[in-house]
Amino acid sequence: MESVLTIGEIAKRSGVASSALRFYEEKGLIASERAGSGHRRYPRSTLRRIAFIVFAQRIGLSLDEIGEELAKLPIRRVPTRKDWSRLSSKWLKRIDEKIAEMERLRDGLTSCIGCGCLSFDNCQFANPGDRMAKNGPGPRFWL
Amino acid sequence: MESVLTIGEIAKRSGVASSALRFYEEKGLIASERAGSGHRRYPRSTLRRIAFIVFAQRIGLSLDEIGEELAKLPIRRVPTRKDWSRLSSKWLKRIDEKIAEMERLRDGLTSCIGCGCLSFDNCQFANPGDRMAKNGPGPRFWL
DNA sequence: GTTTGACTTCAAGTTTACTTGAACTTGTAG
DNA sequence: CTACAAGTTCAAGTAAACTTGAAGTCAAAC
Repeated sequence: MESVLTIGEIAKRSGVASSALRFYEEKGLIASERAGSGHRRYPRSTLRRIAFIVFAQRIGLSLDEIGEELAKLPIRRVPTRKDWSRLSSKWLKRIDEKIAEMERLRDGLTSCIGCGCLSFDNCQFANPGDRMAKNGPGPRFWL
Repeated sequence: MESVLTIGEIAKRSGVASSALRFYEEKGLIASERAGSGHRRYPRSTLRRIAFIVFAQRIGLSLDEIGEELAKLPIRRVPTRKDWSRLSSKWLKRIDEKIAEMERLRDGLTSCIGCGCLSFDNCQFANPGDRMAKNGPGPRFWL
């Protein structure tokens, strides 16, 4: 196992298809050197970059957002643990928001929909105080 | 306020654009009668149907899946609270799965990425026992 | 030395969930 | 009666995230 990897090796190890890797490269999310043949050669650190991309996608970031995040990593050297963990703090917040949203949805499902008040008109859960007036009407208030 | 609503009224009350409502109708998710003029007229119960659509989207169902779910509602009569709650049990499971996934991601972010082991090769968190061999390599194991 | 598999580029296609635009009709207020 | 808002259909456009196909090159095994 060499210290640089081909696109096929990266694909196999990361679980991300070669076509997707080329796409990410086109978008500037990852980078490669080229062998004399023109074939891509990736440094091992690319694997972690890809792990972060996959990870960030799962928590709901778009590739564009991920690109902005990755742009904060140092270019000149291989990122350290500290570089990575700086990025991840923002993501923790995002995860917690997602969890909170799902919990809100669960509450709505059991107490609001379950109780049959989903007609919006007179639902205490849907419209406590004046949430609806602030956010506009309709089911969007859960979000 | 009549017992049937125009598309504009439904749009305003549900927070879903008229164009989206026509799209949903085309997909068979909602239905309308027509006034003599050809304009759509929706029964009030459509509002709840739309609330369910919006809700289900948030927990990750595609419109196709939502269509399948809604197809389980009775056609001949306005669905009761019980009809709705039958549907929602499946969704509770989905929500719990989502929450569980997010918690897994959070753990990964703090213990695995935070500790710097995201290179997959020798991460105890990423690969306890033989999870990786079973699910294939790469960051996908979180999912 | 030839076959096979992995790689290259580039353009075009796919899916989901809508939105937008054009061209036209209906309903309502003054 | 005349605006003007709101409705109609149908085709085409949009955005994200890739995938697929064509046409060709490169590397490793036999």
